Amino acid sequence: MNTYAIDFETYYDKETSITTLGTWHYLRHQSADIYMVAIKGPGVDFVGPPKNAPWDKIDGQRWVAHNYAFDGACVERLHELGVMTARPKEFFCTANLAAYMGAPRNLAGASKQLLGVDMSKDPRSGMKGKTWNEVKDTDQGHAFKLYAAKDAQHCLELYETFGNRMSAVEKFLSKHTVEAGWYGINVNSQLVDKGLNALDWIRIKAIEHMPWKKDGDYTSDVLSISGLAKACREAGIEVPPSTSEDDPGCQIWEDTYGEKFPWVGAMRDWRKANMLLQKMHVLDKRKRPDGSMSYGLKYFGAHTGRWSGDSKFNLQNLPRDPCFGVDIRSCLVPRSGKKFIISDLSQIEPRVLAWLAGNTALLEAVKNGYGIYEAFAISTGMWKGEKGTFKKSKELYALAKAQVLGLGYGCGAKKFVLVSKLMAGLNITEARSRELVDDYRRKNFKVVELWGKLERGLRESKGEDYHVELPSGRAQKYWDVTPQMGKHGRPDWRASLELGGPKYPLYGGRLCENLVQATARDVFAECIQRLENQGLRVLFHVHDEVILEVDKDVKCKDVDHIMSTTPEWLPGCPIGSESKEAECYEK
DNA sequence: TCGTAAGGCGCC
DNA sequence: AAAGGGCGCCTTACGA
Repeated sequence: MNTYAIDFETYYDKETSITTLGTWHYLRHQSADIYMVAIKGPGVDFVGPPKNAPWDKIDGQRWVAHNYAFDGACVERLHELGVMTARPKEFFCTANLAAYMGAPRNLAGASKQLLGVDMSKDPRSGMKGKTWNEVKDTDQGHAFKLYAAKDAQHCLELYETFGNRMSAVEKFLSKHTVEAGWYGINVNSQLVDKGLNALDWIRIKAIEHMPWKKDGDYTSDVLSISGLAKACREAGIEVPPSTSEDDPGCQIWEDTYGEKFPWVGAMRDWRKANMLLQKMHVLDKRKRPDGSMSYGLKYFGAHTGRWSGDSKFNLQNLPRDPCFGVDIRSCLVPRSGKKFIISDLSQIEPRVLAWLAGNTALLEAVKNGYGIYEAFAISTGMWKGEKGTFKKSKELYALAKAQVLGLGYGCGAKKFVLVSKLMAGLNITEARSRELVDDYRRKNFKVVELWGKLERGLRESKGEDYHVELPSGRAQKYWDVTPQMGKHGRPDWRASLELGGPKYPLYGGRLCENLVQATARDVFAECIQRLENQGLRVLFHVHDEVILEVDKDVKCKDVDHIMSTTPEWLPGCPIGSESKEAECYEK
């Protein structure tokens, strides 16, 4: 099989853009035009209009593109338009490959970091708002053709040089991520319409409480700090230090003045309603004729390998709870005749941490059916009792929960006061916090040793890259480790998380957190593959949660069985899941 | 008129 | 010595 790089060039302007419309609607927009394709590979070196391309020469071969999500969508569109009928045997995404390698996802950055070639400043930006007919016989047109050919060349080189670095499961996931996005999610339009109206009203009511707002203008200066400050001065009251819910200073301001001057609360209401409104708007605008909406998800969007959101509608941070009576998750529904099964891995990160640290006592307790906080309490000797009864010891339970969730990655006493409050509702003094932190570190010395081991590894990599091998065989990468003089004359250890990217201070706790997140991601990644291999459609996924769109006869226990499989590279680590059926996406 | 930084906030 | 981390996107502010 031969490999051919293909790169489409399309018309775009401010209105006609992927960010505004989403890829599907963009390619079907009135002014859309796929006017050029560059193809490079054995015996083919073509740049020109898609209708003239030598498709017959590359039919049934391997195609690679730098952004399968886009170029693959162009292929689909050209099929619809009857411009081409050729199809690849397989389609490989070099943007996903670049991300997997730890390089920038964009082609210029990837080529620079991985191939060492500097690309000239993006001639594509010069094409904004220009049709191909306008420029095709000009210098700009000729230059643009060369540029497109170069893009295809670099794409091909990326594949040829690094394509074999991805394991089978990673190749599968790269493809699956893109294609699941195209398949998309069915949308309940009636709920969306209702939500849009409700939220619009909330925004209007909120603005009525903002004296700095002029009548009739509902969109600008709503969150203006200077507007708020001016109003406060005119009312002869203090200006709040911030408008954040989490800022104690702001809370005091609200307690003092909030009732008489409900301004900060109104800003917060507006912000929350607006956030939801914008998302609902995307749901509305991106709906396809069949009632579904495609979505974007970035394979390897985070340096730990986790997926990240994309293109205005981020599936990974939809509010869990209804806000102003509007529940955005419930707008995502199964296609007719199907149902959702939502399944998530149970406490995957604490379990993985225990495995990595070699805390077999905790893992054994979990295997024997104890809950993770219970197991932690037993393994550290803070509690002993009947299975499943630990929750009754409310204070101890909250304590164990806070320690498990908050102290595995080096959190100190000061921070733990806040973290324990947030995670377990604890209310402790700093002195008590100090005790708890010390207690955790003493009893979980293996975790502390892991921090130390990772930090030593980092320091020993001075002047080089630091690759932490993951149990799966993949590696967590830190580029170009450099000590930098910090305060008090002690060095701050820094490295890039992305090849050629900015450097961040690193330390044992943080390296440990990355290692755990990356390992948990690998466990989850194999779940996705197993589910699909069993014919269960993974509609989308959120870090440790899959949303399956399946036939009505599929049972939760079958899903749990597939999810709860310990990878062969993580022997002895209990993997569990919780699944439920649903008629819409829900927490 | 643009791009970017910062504050704020949503999720795991 | 001590340090939770990983994202994306809304708005406003600000500078080129």
